[in-house]
Amino acid sequence: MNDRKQHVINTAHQLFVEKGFQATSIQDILDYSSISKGTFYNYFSSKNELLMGIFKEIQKKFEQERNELLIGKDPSDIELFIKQMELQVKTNRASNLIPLYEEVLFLNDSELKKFISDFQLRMLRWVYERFHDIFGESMKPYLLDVAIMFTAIFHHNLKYERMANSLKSNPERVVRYSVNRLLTLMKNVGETGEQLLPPELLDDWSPSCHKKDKTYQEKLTLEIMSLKKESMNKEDSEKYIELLDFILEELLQPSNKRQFVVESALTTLEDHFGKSKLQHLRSYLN
Amino acid sequence: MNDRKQHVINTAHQLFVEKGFQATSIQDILDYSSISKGTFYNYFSSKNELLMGIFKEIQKKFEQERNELLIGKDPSDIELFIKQMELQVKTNRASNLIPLYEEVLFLNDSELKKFISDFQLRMLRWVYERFHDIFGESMKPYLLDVAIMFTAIFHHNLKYERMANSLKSNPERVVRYSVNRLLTLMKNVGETGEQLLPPELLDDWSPSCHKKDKTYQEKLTLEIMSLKKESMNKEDSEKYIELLDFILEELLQPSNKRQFVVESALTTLEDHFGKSKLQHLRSYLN
DNA sequence: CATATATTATACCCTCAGTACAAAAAATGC
DNA sequence: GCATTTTTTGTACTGAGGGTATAATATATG
Repeated sequence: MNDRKQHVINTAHQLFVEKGFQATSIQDILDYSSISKGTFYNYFSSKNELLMGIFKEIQKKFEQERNELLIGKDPSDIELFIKQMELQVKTNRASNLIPLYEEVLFLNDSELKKFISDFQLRMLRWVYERFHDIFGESMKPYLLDVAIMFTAIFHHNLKYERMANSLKSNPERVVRYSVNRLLTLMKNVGETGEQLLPPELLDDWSPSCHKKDKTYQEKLTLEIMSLKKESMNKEDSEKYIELLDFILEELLQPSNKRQFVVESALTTLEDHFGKSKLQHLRSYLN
Repeated sequence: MNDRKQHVINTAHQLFVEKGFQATSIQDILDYSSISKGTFYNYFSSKNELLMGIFKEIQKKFEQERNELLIGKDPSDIELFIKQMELQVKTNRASNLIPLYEEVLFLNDSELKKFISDFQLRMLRWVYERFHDIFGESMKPYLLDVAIMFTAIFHHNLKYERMANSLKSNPERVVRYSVNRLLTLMKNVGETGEQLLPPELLDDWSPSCHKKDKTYQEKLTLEIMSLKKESMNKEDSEKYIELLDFILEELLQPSNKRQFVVESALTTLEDHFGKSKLQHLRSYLN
């Protein structure tokens, strides 16, 4: 990535954190990073896309660091989980993500919303998997419930502890306290056998499972059909129709192993149709 | 209140719930309630004020109903608390408040934000008080912690259970499940003696405590002073200065018993200065 | 019937996201 | 060093949305 572009991303991130996403105008970003509007829209197709870029960057780095903590260690050791939670707090504090996440959920941009809620579900799934490592197969029926409750407790405790101690806030203490509650809850639901939600739900919710979603299928098929219509009677129409059919087929498959082939097909199509017309279709790839 | 005005409020509420606050334009409201822009701004000074009006209306009704459930009953009976939680779910579902609340928290309108976070704190305080009724004085050191965690668990469980069962959602089950977890947590913190946050914090946070806040005092005094300046050398200036002084004195007092007298004084002033100029001052009353 | 109040239509102002495009600047290839 | 391509810039524009101003009209009220 361009140095200049990276600089814009950094500036924008800082502004979003300080003032909030909506309160930061594009003009602000332009002023602070000393570029022109034309250049901005050359880099990013919209303000929303820029935000998504920022999110993706941080998430990637965070998930990598988080998973690196596990390398060569015993995943059932709860101290490791605690370390990972501490890393999460650190990342969130450093880049002040949480308020930004929450803000975006009400932004009337379905793509952005989907992106965020997918991320939250991925986080939940990750907690679930880690609980599986720690508490074992026997607790499986309760792992989703406890993952949901732990996440809730953890975030709320962080919020109020920060409210109480602002500058002297001690996140490590909150992590420890929340994990102790988690242990209590896990023991309790194991004993009473109460289940609120079966863990299989995670599969229905997971992003990769949009493929099972009817509306997803319908929308995707319609999108492809309209693009096919457009390329009819044009030069090389067969070529583009083949590409479109391939993408449709791949995306409807339960397991999408050929992500990169789809990606390249999409790029070819973008060269033909123009990026804007492929925007919708691209959003189906994640 | 005017029939017409009430109709606008109802229409707007419906639109906000369906489309979200930001996604609903004033033009939408005008179209759906068949009034002109002029009339709208005759009723409400802004779109935000309208939203606040809607919130106030629902909150008032809800808190009244919730407290009526206690009349003549034993407040330490946890079944009563469960009934109250069920009422809360019902109210929130019916008027779809929660998403609206969350949206507003990112709206760059400090008045509205304060209003919502005050409400959330009032809810937290209420849960705390009810826990005090139910679990007794001996558990006091842990009541705030558990109130925070219960609220978190409850909301998250509701959210995910609704996500899982959408139409067949069973909120009563969620209430019951969450209260069972609450009992576990309470027992556990009582035994281990772990405390995250001392309950005295509630006093620092409670809205009635803005009086102790320095910036609150300063702003209020400045506001009053500028209004006094404006009424100088005008007709009946003494009268208005007296009213302003009275309001200042009352609002700076730790316990404000004469809420209605202040209210009436404010109304008199509004007739004199015009509503818009007193908007700020009015926001100090809550 | 006259006066006060509420309502309407219309024409504004401002901010902000996003587009269009020609001119200028910078990078690239030979 | 020069020609071509790509990037960047400036400027002007569109359209949506919140909010204001006001003169004309309709509706109450005494």
